[in-house]
Amino acid sequence: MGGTSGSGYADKVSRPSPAEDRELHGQVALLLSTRDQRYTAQRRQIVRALAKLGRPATIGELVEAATGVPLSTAYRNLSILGDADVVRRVGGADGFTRFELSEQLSGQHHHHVVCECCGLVIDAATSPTLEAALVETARAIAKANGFDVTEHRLELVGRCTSCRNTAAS
Amino acid sequence: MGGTSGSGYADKVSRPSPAEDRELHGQVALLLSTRDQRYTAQRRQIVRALAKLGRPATIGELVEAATGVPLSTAYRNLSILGDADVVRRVGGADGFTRFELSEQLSGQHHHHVVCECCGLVIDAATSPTLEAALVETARAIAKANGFDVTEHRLELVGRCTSCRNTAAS
DNA sequence: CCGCGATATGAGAATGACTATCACTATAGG
DNA sequence: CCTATAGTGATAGTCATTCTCATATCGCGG
Repeated sequence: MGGTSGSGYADKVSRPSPAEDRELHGQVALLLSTRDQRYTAQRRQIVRALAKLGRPATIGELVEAATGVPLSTAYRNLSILGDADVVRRVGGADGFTRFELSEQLSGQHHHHVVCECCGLVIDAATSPTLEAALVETARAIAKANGFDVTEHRLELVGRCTSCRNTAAS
Repeated sequence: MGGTSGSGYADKVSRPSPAEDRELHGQVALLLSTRDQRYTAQRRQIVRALAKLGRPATIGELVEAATGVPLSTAYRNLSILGDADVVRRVGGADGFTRFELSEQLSGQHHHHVVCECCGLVIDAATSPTLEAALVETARAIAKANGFDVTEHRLELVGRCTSCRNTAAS
């Protein structure tokens, strides 16, 4: 396991170590070169920001974390990085698109926990039991509806600690 | 078979019978009156359209199905119906918000199958096994991250029949 | 080291889904 | 029937996201 959190089950997905970080940029460069794209300073900044945040981030969070990358460049590069399977778009609970590193780069299949109050999204690992049930369901759905199901996304919706404390609402 | 599809497992959620349809409008009227809202002709049109389509629908689909309801009215009423727990917003795979009747009205807890190609979203029932695993996961997540998880949303992503046939892509 | 063609950048304009505004209309209920 | 209250709908505004294009930078052959 990557950052080896130890507890393993349904825990917050861990942050990359420095060594993994170096490895990460190599992989990104490879993925980009496959599509005749350069790994420029701005793109590196964005990837670094994504890795540092360790959770699906909004454009606002990204341009803040990636110093000196303007909005238009961030959007364009996020789109390119998405085409190269470096980045995945995550539909937020609020109306904000969020971005995270693809699972082949972050290294772990995971799902999301969403705060319905502030829109915060964090990663969460799954259990083998859940995954087995999901795969089984996907197969049944595909059979029943003629869909070719290739992927599943799970969102646990609730309220984060700070929102629960701040507003009673 | 009225609302009960028989096959039961991971099957397409069934359409309401005429009797259930009458019942539906009664429930909507009740939910609205609780919040001092009227069940007007336009709102009835929208609810009818949602029930008829039987899957998460975009604004475009709704104004087309609900004859004579202009865009602004549709948006406003969808928002009001949302506050009254009559409709639920569903974040589409493409950038389009979709709307469906709430589970207490459509009568069945279900998940969604999304076509990554054309954006079509259809309902799909779950299995007890999956639900048990989901609840278990939610509990673990809540414990690990301090989140108060109250709901889960599952999306199976793939390709619908017509998209698979039309474009090879 | 120089230059050239291709690619990336970034500031600002354009797009488009969604929301707010507001004069007008319809409804409830005394 | 009259008045208060709520709903309607055309239009204007908002704002995230995308497009445009002149400029800057990169890779690479000479």
